[in-house]
Amino acid sequence: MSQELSKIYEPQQVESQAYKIWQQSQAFHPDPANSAPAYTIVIPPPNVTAPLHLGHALNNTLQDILIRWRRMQQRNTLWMPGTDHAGIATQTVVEKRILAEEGKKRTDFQREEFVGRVQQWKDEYEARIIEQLQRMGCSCDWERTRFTMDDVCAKAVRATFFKLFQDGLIYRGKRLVNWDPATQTVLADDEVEHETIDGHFWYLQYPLEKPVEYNGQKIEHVTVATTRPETMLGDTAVAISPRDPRADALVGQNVRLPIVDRLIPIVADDHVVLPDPESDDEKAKFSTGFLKVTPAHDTNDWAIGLRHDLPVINIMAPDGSISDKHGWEDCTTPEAQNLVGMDRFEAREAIVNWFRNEKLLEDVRDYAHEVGHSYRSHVPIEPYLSDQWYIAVKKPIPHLAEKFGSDLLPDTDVPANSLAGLALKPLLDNRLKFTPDRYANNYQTWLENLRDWPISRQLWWGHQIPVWSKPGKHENRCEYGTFSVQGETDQGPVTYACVKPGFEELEKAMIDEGWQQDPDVLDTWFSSALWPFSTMGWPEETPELKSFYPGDVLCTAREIITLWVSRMVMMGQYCMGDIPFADVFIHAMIQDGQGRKMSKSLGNGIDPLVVIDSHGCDAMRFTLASMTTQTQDVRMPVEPMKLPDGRTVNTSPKFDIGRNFCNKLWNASRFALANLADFPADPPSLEDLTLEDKWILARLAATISEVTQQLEEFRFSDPINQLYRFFWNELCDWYLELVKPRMRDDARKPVAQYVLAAVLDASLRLLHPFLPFITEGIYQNLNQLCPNRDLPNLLTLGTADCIASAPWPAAADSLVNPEIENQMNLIQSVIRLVRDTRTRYQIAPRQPLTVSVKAAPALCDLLNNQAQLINDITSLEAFTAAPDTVKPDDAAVAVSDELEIYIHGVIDPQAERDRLTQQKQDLEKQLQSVQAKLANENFVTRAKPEVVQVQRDKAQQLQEQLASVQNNLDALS
RNA sequence: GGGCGAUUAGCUCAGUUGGCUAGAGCGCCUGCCUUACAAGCAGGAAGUCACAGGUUCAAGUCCUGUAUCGCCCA
Repeated sequence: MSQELSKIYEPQQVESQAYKIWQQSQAFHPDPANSAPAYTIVIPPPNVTAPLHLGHALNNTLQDILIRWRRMQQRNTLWMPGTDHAGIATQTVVEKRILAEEGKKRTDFQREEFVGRVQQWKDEYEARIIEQLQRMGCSCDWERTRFTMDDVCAKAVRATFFKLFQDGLIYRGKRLVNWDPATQTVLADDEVEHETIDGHFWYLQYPLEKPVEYNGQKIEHVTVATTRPETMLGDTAVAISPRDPRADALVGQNVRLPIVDRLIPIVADDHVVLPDPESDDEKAKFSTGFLKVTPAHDTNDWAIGLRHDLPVINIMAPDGSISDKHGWEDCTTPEAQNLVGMDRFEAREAIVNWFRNEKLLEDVRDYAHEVGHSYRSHVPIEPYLSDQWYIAVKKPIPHLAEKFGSDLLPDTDVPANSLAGLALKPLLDNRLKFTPDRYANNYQTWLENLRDWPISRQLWWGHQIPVWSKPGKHENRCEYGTFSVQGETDQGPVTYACVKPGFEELEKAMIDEGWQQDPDVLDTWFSSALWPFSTMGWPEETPELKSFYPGDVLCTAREIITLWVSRMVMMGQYCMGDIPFADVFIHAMIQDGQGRKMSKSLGNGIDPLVVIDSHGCDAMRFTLASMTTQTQDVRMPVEPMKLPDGRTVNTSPKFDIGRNFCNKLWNASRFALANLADFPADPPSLEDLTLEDKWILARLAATISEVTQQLEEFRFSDPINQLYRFFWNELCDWYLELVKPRMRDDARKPVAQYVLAAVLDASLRLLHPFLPFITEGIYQNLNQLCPNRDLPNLLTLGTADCIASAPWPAAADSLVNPEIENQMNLIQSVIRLVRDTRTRYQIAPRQPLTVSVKAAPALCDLLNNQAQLINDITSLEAFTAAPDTVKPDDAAVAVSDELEIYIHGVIDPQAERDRLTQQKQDLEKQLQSVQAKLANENFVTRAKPEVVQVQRDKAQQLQEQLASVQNNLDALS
């Protein structure tokens, strides 16, 4: 580290040098054999889709704070880094790029070739992300970096899949899935985003096969209301509520479906809402009493179809266009044929027009409703009938009953030994804790209402499903590493065989025998769920697993609770027999100044690297940590900034706060180091510490215990703000100023040097988890100048080559000293009163003044003892304190609650009168409010005695102060 | 529709079991280049704690309701 310290803090140089020191020290690479208690965090692996944004900067800063703090506490600390392949997201961005740059579609490539292209993208972004994390100061164990699709993680995926398959928890099911027609894949429930859409209800008339009589009137048609008219092509019934008075006349009749000419029955079903135009219930308000039933294209209709054994007619191709090739066999009319090939929204329009032209469109009403959209492609989700692999989440797992129990968890249908139960139980048992704890509700509710998890995705980028199938019934070959089940397809019986990892030869042989591997890949969350142990080499019994699993904390954002946290707990329990972490810390989401999400489309995002380049990494971390309170959103005003290269980018004035603090830290340290040049090798006698020495040590001791306690509670804003106040407002504003005269006095210098060095060192250590770079830079200098900074019998810090592995300051409660703090407060108030008077009368800061004080004898002793200190810092030529001081005629007076202070030679009677009159009014107002309280019988008898006493003391003090002010006023007139 | 959060100074936010004359940073005003720091120093002004009820000796804090904004889940 450079000995030459610049006048302003220049982060670039310090940052790169500090990171080199850390990498050389191997401080981030724990040895599993180390006997110290372990502390483990696994990184929420960033997607390789895109570079990191400010949310990542926040997330990783908080993890690094925890990690660095625990490392300094000498825990055997592992922060496991890595990235996530993010199946659908990454495939989509790569497809888009190839289309834009080469005009080619995915299907223009062979699968392997395309995957190779995605792999290139991944390599590029993985490298960028890791570099970004390092620039953010993250102290991850880079030698253990993993990727969710690397060989180690892939093996864990295969092993887990096999285990689930063998336990009968994976099955093939035909279901309505959330289908994304744009990316042509199925999505899990939580990958669907609900948005409010201003749509319509179209009222379509379906003619009855035979008119019926009802209440003397002839009914010739029924009217159904729908928001998705195109699905009518797949209608297989019309439902009516059994409580509808028309039901008796209509149930059992047939309707002739327009366009298609299909005869479909009218059935009675409780799902149908009775019409009521006056109702507040939207459904009743818009209902006609008749519901078109399309089992293949609506989840509610699917259920109705099951109840009434209705045919299921799929009228769409996977791309969302109308098709007669996917299960629609009666597409025979010219009108219907016309629609084939149209996109679903085109078809919607065409069908509405058709009904309008045929005078069968009864009405169109505006209707705002929630529509599910793909979280990835953002197109509306289509409920779509398809074959998928599922994981049974509520099915009991017999061989886990002994360990986890088999009862239903209280008030749920979740068995303790089902996957959902494995995840839920630790929360109920208080072994898994959320901070803030309100998020536990999300987790609990989600697990209680969990449906089976569809895990297959129609993608090329991901872990290909390790199931091979062959038509017909075939033997199980467990002993060779497969486990198979019999299935049934439209083409007849089939055998599905899952192959264990490590049996590549067998896989080849099976392919030769005509087995085919399932072309689909696993949901990305499947591999993410294994992350806390796949990264450590499971299913091998590695030393890492032994030392570092279970981990300690997961630090993430709230939208991840259901997607990821729950599944990690589930799989941790299932594979490892224990939860992957005991604490889940959920941090806020960063919004812009107007409370909007930061997003690419709004252009309101802030690039962390821009902040690091312009303000320094520590400045960014300071600001992010100080914003991290218990709230769920934080706002960061966004402002444009012009870069030297001419580009305009986003930044935020909030980062100035961090930059300013770093600059202050830098300059205070520069001052300290300049004064430590001749640091004595042996500590001087510390018998005669001065008032300010004892005071700053007392404040340091309080800061150590508060900051440590707050970190234990996952508080980030509190400790950094506490440190800010300690360092700036106490150490810099007071201690450094008070110690300056001693630094010029050889006799008094060594003690001051030792105290200063020790306090600075301890401050750097407390700040290090938040501001790793600058503290390392200063610490290196400190180490060179004064290798041993312990204060014998007072403060033992210990030594280390770099601050990253230096011991965290131990509690120093013996230094806490309220008496000293009171004395210091008194000195400070005298100094402030003098300064205040100077400003008020516009006396130059350096003009020497004479000051006298009238106060109680004990206070006078203290003040006279510290007269030199007061003189030095307020440029006085004379200072005296005595109980019987008399105010000189030409003096300005200031009255505090403990003393009167006279600043000689300042004459402005009118200003004095005005000020004292104002003070008198303030005091009277306060006194009134206190006296009102004391006059209240109820307050005196019912409030706690100590609270009453405080008010009594206050009244007394106010009265005395008021009298002083009055006396001085009287003397003026 | 269910759940959660926010509403405190011009702006961004603290305010932990009720005891407050409601704090901080930025911004604003005044004076200072005081040999660590002008990204600084010393002072200062600025708030009906969203609204309406209630509990209590005492409410920014607890309860009920309303409004606005936002998030998560279906």
